[in-house]
Amino acid sequence: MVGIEEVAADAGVSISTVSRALNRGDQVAKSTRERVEEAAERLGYVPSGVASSLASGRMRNIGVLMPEMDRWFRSSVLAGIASTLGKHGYDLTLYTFASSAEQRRDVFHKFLRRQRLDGVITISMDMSPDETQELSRLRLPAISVGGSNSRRAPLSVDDVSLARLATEHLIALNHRVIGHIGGLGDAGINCDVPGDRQRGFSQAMEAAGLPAPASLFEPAEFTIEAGLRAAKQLLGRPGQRPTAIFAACDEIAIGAIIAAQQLGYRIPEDISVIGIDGHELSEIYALTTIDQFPRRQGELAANLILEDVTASDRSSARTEETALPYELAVRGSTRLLHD
Amino acid sequence: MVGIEEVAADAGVSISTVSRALNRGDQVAKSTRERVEEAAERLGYVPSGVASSLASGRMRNIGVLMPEMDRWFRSSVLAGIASTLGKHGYDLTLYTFASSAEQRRDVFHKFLRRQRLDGVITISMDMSPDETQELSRLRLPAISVGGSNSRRAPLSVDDVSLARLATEHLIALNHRVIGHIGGLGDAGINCDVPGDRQRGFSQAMEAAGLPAPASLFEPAEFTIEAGLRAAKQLLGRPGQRPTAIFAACDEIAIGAIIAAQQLGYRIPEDISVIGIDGHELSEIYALTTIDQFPRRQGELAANLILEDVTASDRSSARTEETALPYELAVRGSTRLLHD
DNA sequence: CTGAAAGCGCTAACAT
DNA sequence: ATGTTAGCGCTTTCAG
Repeated sequence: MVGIEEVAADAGVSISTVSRALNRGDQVAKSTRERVEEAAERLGYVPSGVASSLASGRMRNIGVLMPEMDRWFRSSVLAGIASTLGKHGYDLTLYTFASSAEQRRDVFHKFLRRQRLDGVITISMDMSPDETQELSRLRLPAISVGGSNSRRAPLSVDDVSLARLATEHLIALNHRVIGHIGGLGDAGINCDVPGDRQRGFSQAMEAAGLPAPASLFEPAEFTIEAGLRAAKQLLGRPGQRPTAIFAACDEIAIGAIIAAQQLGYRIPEDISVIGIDGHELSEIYALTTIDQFPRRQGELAANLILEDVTASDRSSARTEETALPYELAVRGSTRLLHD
Repeated sequence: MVGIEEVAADAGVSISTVSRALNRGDQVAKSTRERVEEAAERLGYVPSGVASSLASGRMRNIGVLMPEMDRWFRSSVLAGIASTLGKHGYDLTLYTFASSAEQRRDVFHKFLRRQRLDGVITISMDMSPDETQELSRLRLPAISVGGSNSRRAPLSVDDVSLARLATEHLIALNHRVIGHIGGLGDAGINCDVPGDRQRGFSQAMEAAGLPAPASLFEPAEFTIEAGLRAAKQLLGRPGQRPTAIFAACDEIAIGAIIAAQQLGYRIPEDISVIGIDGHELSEIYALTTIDQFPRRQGELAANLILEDVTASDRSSARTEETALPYELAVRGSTRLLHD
């Protein structure tokens, strides 16, 4: 591997000039800089990451913390982050917790303390007070995506509003008996997004003067499979059958559509279904949903963390929430109910 | 941040003893080691990653290269890698190419040259000669998952055999008119897995003396959406209708099932469908498939690269292919054809 | 505008 | 078994 000395020798300057020319470009005569750049290019010189990090204190590396990538939302956010960081010359170090408490502890108490990171992005993570404190002690810029409970510059849509909007869409289509599937999340992850969405549902129903009895709610985690099972429960149960279902996320909604079809219901003739997220499969199922552009959320998060990292004045750490765009995408799974 | 000197002072030893006690443990009196460990633990000391990397040449960091995470197979492999590396105290640096040739070039010519990695795992990537050469020059252990063309210790199932097995399953069920959907892949990724699977299909058909006319093949990329469209073509086309479909992957198979249902066909009464991969959705669709345990492939790849990295004798770099397990999972989407 | 020199925080010979 | 010392390859004052 060619080092800075060879470049210096080739360009006929000292190593400090090479460093300056390549890193800042200022305070270097244009002609010198060009000579250095040419030499570096020709020799294929790339500064050693660890050496320059040790000397400068900058790591050019952002850590991403998330609980498994098994949900489409999370891997979409990750993709957005990866692409943006790469564009800016930053590495992305990925930490996931395969539901192992020990691994999770290690990440916070070992990996993050190795001082390899300039900043941290967390995706749909509920952090314990202990973890939050750990993160603070590191004095690293941090920002969280997907969820709304963190005290460190959360970046998230207002899940309550989102759920209210979805429910109101159904109400506006004349539906009066509306079921909800969702509400379940693992401890330590997802920032009570399920709870927020359930609350949004309740609020909208109440505001419209509609009842939301327990019989019209079925708990489910955020997967297609759980949605499938829950919808069968909801639709198979004796008693009042809903004319519409608000699913807490698109995975659940898709599961519900499959379940309904298996039971012989037609969508949307017999039952309307709406979800939240903008899942890649939603188009195939003609699912009406609220798109929240997760990939763009990742890009935004990456850009914000880079801003924080490069901000000379460190006190300016963002602390307010950033409102994120979302958009009702009306497709074929919801329709007007004629009474 | 507490450094090695503070630990040394606290334990009443020199910094080199601290380093030894924590890193290797050998050549240190047991009592001393315990005192050092206790001090380190109490002070919350974690060695600076960059400093120890610079001094030792070990990065404790593996790079993972892959073309976007938009396929289930790839993110499953990644999850397996992440979990295994974490368990062994290694960081995982993620590089993706969002179909941008420039970004891809940067990864090979800038990021990888920063000497931050101990090894590289590539997931379903076709590397150009230029890229392969770049990788060789780095003299890093490398291993590739998903695909079979790399010359560096590929780790993959034999896709031709896999496809033959799938096709033979259909033939064994009396099917004679079998369609194939697949064969399409982006340039630079996927190592011609689509091609291999198509060849496996042709081989099996030929071996059984069955015709495989062009009208029974429909090209598609590896997504549900593409499978949906392709299946509609295949089934809507005038001429002989297949009684069974071999889809090159589960996403395509699921798309085909949805398409068939939309056209009014029943699965498996009217049409049998088989896929490959073991996708998480395959159970929901009762899809018969060949599971290739991608998560375990990731775990295996990680373990192998760690072996290579820690192998004292560097010449022992693995070069032979490792055969991977796969398993026919018969579910409800295929059935015997009664003539 | 450029060069010399002092680290960055640790590991690894080399001594003892 | 432990301490001393010389780097690892850069960045960044500090002088010129």
